[in-house]
Formats: sequence, structure tokens, C-alpha cells
Amino acid sequence: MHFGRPKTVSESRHTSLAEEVLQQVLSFQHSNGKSVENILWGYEFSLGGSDDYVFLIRELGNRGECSKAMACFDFAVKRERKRNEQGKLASAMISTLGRLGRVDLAKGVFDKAKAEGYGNTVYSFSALISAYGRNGYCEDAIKVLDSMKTSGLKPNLVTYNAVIDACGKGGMNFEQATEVFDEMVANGVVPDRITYNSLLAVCSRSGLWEEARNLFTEMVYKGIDRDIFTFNTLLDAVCKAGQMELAFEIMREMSEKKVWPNVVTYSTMVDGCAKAGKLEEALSLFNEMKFVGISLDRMAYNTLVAIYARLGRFDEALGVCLEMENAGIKKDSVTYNALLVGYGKRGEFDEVQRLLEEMKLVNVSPNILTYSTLMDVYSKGGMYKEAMEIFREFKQAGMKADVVLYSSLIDVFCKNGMVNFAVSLLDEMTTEGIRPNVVTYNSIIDAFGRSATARLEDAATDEIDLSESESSTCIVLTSVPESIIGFSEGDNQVIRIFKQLAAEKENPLKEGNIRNSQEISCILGLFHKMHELDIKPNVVTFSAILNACSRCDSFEDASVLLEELRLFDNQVYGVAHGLLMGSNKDVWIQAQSLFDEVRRMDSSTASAFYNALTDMLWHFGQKRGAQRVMLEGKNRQVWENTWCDSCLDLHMMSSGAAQAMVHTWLLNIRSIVSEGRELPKLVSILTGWGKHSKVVGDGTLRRAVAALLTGISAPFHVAKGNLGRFVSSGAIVSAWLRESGTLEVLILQDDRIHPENVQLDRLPNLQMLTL
DNA sequence: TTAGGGTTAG
Repeated sequence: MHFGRPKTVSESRHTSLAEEVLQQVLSFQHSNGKSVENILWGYEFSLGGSDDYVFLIRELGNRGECSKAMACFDFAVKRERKRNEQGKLASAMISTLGRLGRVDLAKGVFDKAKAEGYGNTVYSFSALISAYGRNGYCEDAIKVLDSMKTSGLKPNLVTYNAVIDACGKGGMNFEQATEVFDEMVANGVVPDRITYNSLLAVCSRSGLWEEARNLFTEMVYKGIDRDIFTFNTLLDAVCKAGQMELAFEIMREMSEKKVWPNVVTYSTMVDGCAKAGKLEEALSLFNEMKFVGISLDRMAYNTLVAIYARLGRFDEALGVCLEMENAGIKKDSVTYNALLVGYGKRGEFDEVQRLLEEMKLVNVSPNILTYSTLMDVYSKGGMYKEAMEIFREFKQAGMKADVVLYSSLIDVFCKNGMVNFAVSLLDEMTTEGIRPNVVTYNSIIDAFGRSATARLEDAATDEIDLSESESSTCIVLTSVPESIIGFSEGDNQVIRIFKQLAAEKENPLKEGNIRNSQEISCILGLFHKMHELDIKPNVVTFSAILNACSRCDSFEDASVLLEELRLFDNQVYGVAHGLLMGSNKDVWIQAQSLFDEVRRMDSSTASAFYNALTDMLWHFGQKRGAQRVMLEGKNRQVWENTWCDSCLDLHMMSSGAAQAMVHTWLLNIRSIVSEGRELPKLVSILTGWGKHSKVVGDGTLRRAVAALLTGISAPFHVAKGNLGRFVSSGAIVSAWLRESGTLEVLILQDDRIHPENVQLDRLPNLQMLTL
């Protein structure tokens, strides 16, 4: 009935008396079913039938008063004699329970309604589908749709819309949602604006921004109006894909179409900017929003708090909290979690403690996100005792671990060289019915890339029960107890591991090479499992695989890993493999388009990929390729570092990328010298001393650069008081650069020789290098 | 029956 037209907000058909009753029921403290019933008895003959009761049920639901709403429903359905009116009440109750997240109760009402003869309606089926859908039970929603047909009912527009919506919320893919869409059309039900909006949401959740744009165009073509939901959902799809230029274009378009951006539009855009690392733009959108007179709501405030907290701009984050509370919105668990992440990641554990106490004081209970966050930041901060306490608290709260909590634990194990425990935990979560995701796998793949076998052998002699393990170097062959998360304190391996980690805190992880075929086969096993579970890899996976290649002693082992990369993504493989084999023109064109895609990601994701790719090339002696990739990254400002005549900043670079850069930079200042110009008085190379590496103080980069400088006899020495800074006077460096042999050592040569590319092997274009 | 936020990988 509302095809192509905006759905009008239906006139509420309740009486004013119903509002009075609502207030009475709401103000009734400590109410149980009985007392709500008593209030309702008092108005039995004055309330205007089921419309009033539907109003009460919905409004009580909106205020989270689940049991009062149920009491109201029970009362109303008992006094109602007409079946269709009882049916209306049932649908309202099912829908309300669905919104409250009480699917179990919704199903109960549905079953009861059917048994008592008023529930066999399209409405109650649709309501149940929606209840399942909004709580992520997509398969149940589809089962209800099927059962509806066997009950002799014809699904209508609302039913199908609810099913498509359920597909989106339950994480179904676009094809499956399209099947429902096709079935709907085949049954003569004409899709409307909401159908399309829900399909758009499916696209948004599966990252299909181009598909979303096609649907949007299809709506125009079919003459279906596009409303604020349409635009916001499309924007969300586009933002989630990091296509921010397009997002801004769409936002302009909506104003032209007189669909005015609202608080959701702005929050979506802000989040998109923030995720793409464009924080200044995100903040200025907030200002714009305030300027055009849109007030921030709870979500918008929380988004803003999260951005400031992540940036470590705590004064501003707390300022926003204050502003929010002044607007009458109390900090909730989302706000607290955002702050906890911010302080935790920066190691400000006193503040973490203070916030935890504050939460308890104002009765905001920690949820699973709070626990995951805390365990993660404490573990990463080396505070294993505290992490263990949080784990205990989490167990005591009776919560069930989810994919993030498992992944976080898995990562802690991986970072501490206990890959065997990590893999067992992966098995355990799968058995528990919790589906690992790409992050879970990335942690473990990355750990294999670092493969700290040495550390694991030490662990075998420790308190943890590894007694059955031979001192084998194959990590996964060592057996671990059946249950790691464990049920009781006594057999809880997580607690034991935390205890052990706390006891041997100062024992940094040694990185080693991938040494044996068993380890390779273990990684392959992981990849196969990913394919089996249909877990899509992402750029982090690719970086981890490339890093693992860099840890392979033999080219043959690396080839096995690259083959896995090929199975995942032909383009990334093509570039990595092509560059490794000695680049040619085609490979470089392919590489350019890959780099264009990487550019859309935030800077740390992008730099990690460039780092991994350059390292792999450098490791296998493809130094010219490494240099080329590094230059590309530099031109695209991947590392945000300083490059000038007096200083080279190598922070955040992998050792391969950094070494390639040192060569390039020295060639660059050599061109200054050969033009007869003078170098600055002091020239320096900054490597940092490992503050930014995963293992504090590790300084792998510093060591690699030191070795490189020694190797080419560059006259730099470590700066006084700064281990991570190499300095020299401009005059000395100039003299060295003018020496006859210097140019030759600076120009990178490939270690591997590829006869097929000989004609392409020319000296680097020095003009290109003068940046 | 439809839209936005907080946790995990590099």
C-alpha cells in the first residue's frame, strides 16, 4: 500500500486514557505481573479495546519494561473475545519482545497464540520473522517463512521485507538475500522502498558497495522513492568500503534531492572518515553537524568520544563526556569501553582502574566488550596478573566467551610463542560453536610468520602441563589439555598461563625462521580451514603471509606459502610473485592498481602491507623490486615520515623497507653533493630504539640499519644519548659520497639474477630518485 | 518490515 510513497506515521489509535494508564504502570516500582494486572483491572471498562493495549505494550517495550509489557499482554488477551483482536495483541507482543532481544519469549507467545487459535496470521508470522531477524537468527527466520507456507498463509510484502532484513542482520550473503527477493517477485509481491533499503543493508554488511550503488540506481529506474534510510544505508555501504570521496558526493546529492542529512548520516560519515584514518575530517563533520543545528545523540557522542580516546586526546574525550552529560545523556557501557580502550592502549592503567571504579559506582556493569578490552590491554601491556583477575571476574559473571574474547586470548598466546595453545583454543571455540573470523586466523598466521620455536621449548619445562610433548620443534605437535578456557578454576589453563606469564614477564620473544616442513604444513592446515569455513582473507592476512615468506630459509618454502596466497587472491599473488621474479611492465601496472586499493585503507594497514611486501622482496634478494615498492609507498605517503637533506626518519618501517630507503636517501643526498652544493652541518638517520615495535626495546630495525651502514662503510655513528639515532657531519658524509667506490655500493643490485629480464635491468633513474 | 557507535589481527 505504500509502494513508492513514504510510509506515513500511522495515527496512533489509542485513547488519552491509555497514556494515563501507561504513566501509572510505569511509575509502579517493584512491580510484578500481579500489580500491573491490578492497575489494569481499575480501567477495564474505560480503555478502548486492543488499540489501547497495543499502545501500552509497545510503549512499555520502548522503555525496556519487558515483564510489565507481558503482564499487560496477558491481561488484554484474556479479556478480549475477538480472535482478530487477540491476534493483533499477539503480533504486537511478539514484535516488542523481538525488539527487546527476548526471542525465546517471542517464540513462546507465538506458539501460545497459535495453540489458542488466534496466532495463525500473516502478522504474527511476520512479527516472529522480524524478531528472529533483528536478533541475528537468520536461519530461524527463514524456517518460519517456510512453516508459514505449510500453514496455508501467503507471505506478504511485510513478511518478505522482514525476511530480507533478517538476512542482513544474520550476516547472510547477498546471493541468499537475492533468492528471497526473487521468490517474492515470483509470488507476485511487488518490492517496495523498504525491500530495497533492506537489500542495501545486506550489501553494506557484506562490503558490497558497488552492488549497493547498482541497487540505488535500480530504485530510480523503477520509480521507487529514496528516503533518508535509503541514503543512509547506501552511505554506510560506501563508508564501510572506505570510499569516502564517493560518500561525500552522495551526501551532497541527498541535499539536492531535499533528503536532509540527519544525525545518522553524520555519524555514518564520521565513522567512515575515522576508519579511513581521516580524523580531522571526522572532527570537522561534527562541527558542521552542530553548525547546521543537528544535535548529537547518544551514538554520535559515543563515536566522538571513541575518536578522541583512540587518538589519546583524553582531555577532549572527557570534555565530550561532560557535554554529553550536560545534554542529559549519561555515560553508558559504550562510552566507558571507548575510554578504556584509549587509556589501555596507551598503558595508562591508573586511569583504567579509575574508570572501572567509576563504572561500578554509577552502576554501569561491564559487558563482554569491557572484559575483552580489559584482558587485551592488560595482556598487551604485560600486566598478566591483572589480565588474569579480569578473566576470573568474567568467568564469575557467568558470561560466555565470544569470538573477540577468544581471538584476543589467542593473540596473547601467539605473541608469547604459545602457538600450540592458540591452535587448541581455536579448536575449542569451533567446538563451542563460535565461528572464528579473519582476525582470529590472522593472529595465528602472523605467529607462524614469527615462529618462535625456541620460546616454546622453554615452556615445555615450565609449570604448564606440556609433559606429553616431545621436545619437538613442530609447534602444533605438542599436545595441550582438552579444555583451555576451562570450567572450574582448578583446571583452567588460561589462569595457569597468565600465572606463568606473570612469573616470567621479562623474557622477550625470540623470533626465528620457519625451519621445518611440519610448520609449513601446520600453516597450510590453517589456510585450508579458512577455505572450509569460508572465511575471507583481507589485507592483514596477505601481510602476514608475506611476513611468513620473509621468515622462510628457503625459496621453496616461501613458494608454498605464495601458492596459498594465489588461492586467496590472484591479484596480490600476481604482484608479490611477479616482483619476486623480477618485475616487468605488466607486473608493475598490476602493482599500481593494487596500491590504489591499499591507499583506501588507513595508514597503519597500508604501511603494514608495504612493509611486508618490501621485506619479502629484500629477504629474497630482489632489492631493486624492494626499492621500487618502497619508493611507491614513500610517494603515496604511506609512512608519514620525514625525508629531507638533513634527516631521514625510518620509524614505522620494516627493516627491508628501511634499508632500501637508506640506500635511496643516500643516493639522493649524493646528487646534492655532485651538483656541488653543501650538505647540512649535521645529517642523521632515525630508527627509533624499538618503542614502536611489538616487543618494546627490541630495535630490530635499529640493528638492521646499523649493520647496513657498517656494511657500506657509511661514516655514521650512534648519537650520544640516543641509541636509535645515527649521525654524521655533513662534510664527512660529503667526502664519503664523493669517493669513487661509493656510488657502486649505494646502487642496489639484485642478488638473484633473472636472465629473462636482463634488458630491463638498468641503473636506477637518478632523477627519479631525486625527490 | 528499513539506517549510524564501543572489543580482537598488522
